[in-house]
Amino acid sequence: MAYNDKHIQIIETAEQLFSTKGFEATTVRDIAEVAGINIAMISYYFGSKEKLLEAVFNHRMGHIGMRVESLLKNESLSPLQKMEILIDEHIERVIHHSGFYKIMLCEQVINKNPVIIKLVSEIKMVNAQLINKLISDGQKKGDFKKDIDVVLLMSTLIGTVIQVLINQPFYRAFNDIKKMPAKEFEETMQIKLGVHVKKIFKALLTNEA
Amino acid sequence: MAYNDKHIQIIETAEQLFSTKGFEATTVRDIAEVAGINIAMISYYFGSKEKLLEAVFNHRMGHIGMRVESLLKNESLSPLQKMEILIDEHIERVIHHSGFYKIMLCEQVINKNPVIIKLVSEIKMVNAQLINKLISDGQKKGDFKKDIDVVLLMSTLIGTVIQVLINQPFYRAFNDIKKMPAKEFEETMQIKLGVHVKKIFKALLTNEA
DNA sequence: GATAAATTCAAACAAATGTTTAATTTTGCA
DNA sequence: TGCAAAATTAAACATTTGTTTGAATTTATC
Repeated sequence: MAYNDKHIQIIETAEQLFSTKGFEATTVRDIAEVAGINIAMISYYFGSKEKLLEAVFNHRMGHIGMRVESLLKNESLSPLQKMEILIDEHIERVIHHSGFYKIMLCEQVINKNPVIIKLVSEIKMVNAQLINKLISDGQKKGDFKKDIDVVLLMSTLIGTVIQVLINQPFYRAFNDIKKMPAKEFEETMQIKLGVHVKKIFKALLTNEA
Repeated sequence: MAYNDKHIQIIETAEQLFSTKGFEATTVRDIAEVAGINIAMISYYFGSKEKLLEAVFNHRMGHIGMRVESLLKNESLSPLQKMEILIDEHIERVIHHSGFYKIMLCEQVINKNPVIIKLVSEIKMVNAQLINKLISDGQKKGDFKKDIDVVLLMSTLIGTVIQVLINQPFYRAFNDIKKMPAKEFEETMQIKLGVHVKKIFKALLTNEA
């Protein structure tokens, strides 16, 4: 299904509210009010509140698949460099679409909506297989260790990044930088997080010290 | 507040339902039915559904604080060994109380209930400070590197573990072990996860290869 | 500019929600 | 045993929920 401007306006309003209040706690009246539309428009455009949630996923899912395929073919980059690009791109995406990633996290925990479960499972499986391919390449070249668990690796990447996102207020409190502007904090965090995860991946994947 | 057997029965029923359906999607009638009690008992015992959620947190919070203090004093263990014990204990706790950790994750995302926010923030801050102390000890002994970001470190531990928990069906699908009994899977996963995270921590903390 | 389709709206809908009530039963203690 | 406190119950409570309705308005097409 293709979404027009009106669809997208409602979808992105819903995304914002779902991510801050939770899906169940967000009412169609909330969405209608913030989006400046009539309540009936949600059923009219999407059929139901549940389907609107699915529309949020359909809308964002195109962006969140790791663009591994084109990377894999690139022969001027080493497997580790490719992995580092994947890490940076993932961090970039999560920071840029933090609301959506929060919704996705909660939906995975609840694990109720079959449409969403299917969407998320499929994209994870595709990503895992492509990353697996990348690891195989690295192993054949002798760059990477043997016996690497892709799912554990992905769990560390995804888990660390989303956890840092959630821990943002705590991070500021602990490091006594409560007043740092959001923009500055975000940029600093993006770099630090990138260095951190890449250090982990290098240690887990390569034979170097 | 001290909870009697009846309290705990309701609390643990609520915990199970909140973790599988989500807080908002769980009705007091659901809880009453599963717990085998009258709906009115929830208000009678806890005051409200919201307060029941807080009771779930009060009930479990005692268990989830990392027992760092006694460890810190132990002089027969190296800082790295202490850290590894913390990791194993955390994994053990999350697996044993997976329902609660799922609720906590979603509540942190929503970030609405002030009582819960305060509880979680405090325990995080205490844990972070104690781990910070442990890292300082390791640095003074020359075992650990300088410039270690405690919050990033904790985010990787907590994030990886909860993500593995959430990824359980995906892990089974990807590794083609859908039929492995839950118990066996859990034990295997606990060991693999422990090795994985400890490998990460060793790489991030120590100077060794 | 006429007409049909698409959109928007206020209102109404039934169902479900958390909570309270007031009566009844059970419990604990003298 | 008697009796007050605590616990339990079914029923009722007012709100809020997602969705639908049917009329009004706008848009698009000829």
